[in-house]
Amino acid sequence: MLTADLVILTIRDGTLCLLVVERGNEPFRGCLALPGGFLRGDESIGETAARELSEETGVDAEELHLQQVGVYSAPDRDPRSPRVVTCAHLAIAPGLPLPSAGSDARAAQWLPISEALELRDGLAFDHDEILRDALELARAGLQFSTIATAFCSPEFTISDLREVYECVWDVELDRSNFHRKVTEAEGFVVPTGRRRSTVNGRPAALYRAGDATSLSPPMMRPSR
Amino acid sequence: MLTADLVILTIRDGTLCLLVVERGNEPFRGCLALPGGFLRGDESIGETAARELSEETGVDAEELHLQQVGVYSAPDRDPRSPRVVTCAHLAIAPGLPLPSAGSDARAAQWLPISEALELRDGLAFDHDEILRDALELARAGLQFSTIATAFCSPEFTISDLREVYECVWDVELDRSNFHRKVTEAEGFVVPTGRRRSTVNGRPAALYRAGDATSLSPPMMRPSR
DNA sequence: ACAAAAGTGTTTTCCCTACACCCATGA
DNA sequence: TCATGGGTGTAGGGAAAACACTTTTGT
Repeated sequence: MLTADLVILTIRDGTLCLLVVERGNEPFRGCLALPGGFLRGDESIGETAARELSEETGVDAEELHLQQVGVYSAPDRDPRSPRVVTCAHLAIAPGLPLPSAGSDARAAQWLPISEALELRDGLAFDHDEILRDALELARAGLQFSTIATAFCSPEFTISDLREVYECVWDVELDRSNFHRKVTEAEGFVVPTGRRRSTVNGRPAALYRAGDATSLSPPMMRPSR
Repeated sequence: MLTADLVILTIRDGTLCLLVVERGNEPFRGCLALPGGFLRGDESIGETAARELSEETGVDAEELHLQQVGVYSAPDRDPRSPRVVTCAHLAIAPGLPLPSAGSDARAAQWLPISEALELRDGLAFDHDEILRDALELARAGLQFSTIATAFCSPEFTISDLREVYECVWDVELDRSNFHRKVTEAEGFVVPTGRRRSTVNGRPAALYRAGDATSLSPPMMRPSR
């Protein structure tokens, strides 16, 4: 029995949030859990994850970042059966609307990461461990890859991108130096020529994600 | 059906080598493949990998570095059945003796990486892809983690460690600067106080691996 | 004109590289 | 004492941090 579980992250109102669903069945009925589903006979595990992602968020997985976190296979991780193995995936999405507690009757909601990590009873199964591992992966990924753009809409400003780094790393970055690094890194962002007006201040230039997947030189996370 | 396949790397005579076995059964009979085996009911996939590793190399997996590479689950990856999913692992070992073509009658051998990547017919199944991914992981890992010490014996010299980086990255590094970086990085290596005499030259101080698992500042791989 | 946010320049600091040099040993 | 590899010192270049400054908008 192989399942794909999803750690779906997004940024809402300057806060890093996780998509959780409330379980309708035993075990862990009423408990919060990561969305997920079973591998079908004709698909790869990546396709399973992509399918679940689009079912949960309504977003086509083509555009989003989706990556394996790891396999979780402790024999007692699922009380029903010793052999439910899950392959956890990390999905990064731009700000999405509150998911409708949809057809499958599962209440889905965005939960700030800080709350998700401090739930009284934790998440169902070993999902706490999965979440911690996925978060670590996302944080490290920002340094060496261009996945940060996956948190942004197709068109974004440099400040949008900086907000991603600041939310995920929980740090503050220097505006000027960030701007320089990002615009000078080859293939990270490409200017679209358009601008976005804000309530006050000079309108910011809009960019879209570039071709590069790895970021060099890396954007090092401040040591403390 | 879940299996664990192993990319076991070691350094022999200054060359990065891979442990391969010759398949005794169809499919891919006579073809070279990565060692691996099936998940048992009472173990996690990590335990499966550790068990296979010690069966193949005779080394207890406690000491070695073992890490998941990813899940390979394309429906057609195994001609026998659409549902043989494998979780590939990367194992890093200090120089080991030539494995004896042992009890299970499979001829095992160390193959230089350069040859493994250029086999006329490739490795069995999707093991070429797995090897490339695992290699990439190892190369990247050297930059940000302390896994390089896993290639070395319990006690090693700084030159031993430098050889690891040079073999895996296929570059030459400056002796002095490498020495400084490694000895100054907190928790990477600890001096044992002992020394190793060589045929000529000053004896080198011996070190053992430190507590740290992540390496900061990172050891950046030269761009070219 | 002013506030606010975007974006640019400039200085300072720090790290990495390159390479010269000293150290300890065997022959 | 010479050859060989281990290990340390140091000057110079380049990148990043810190921060002052200019630009462009809405009100």
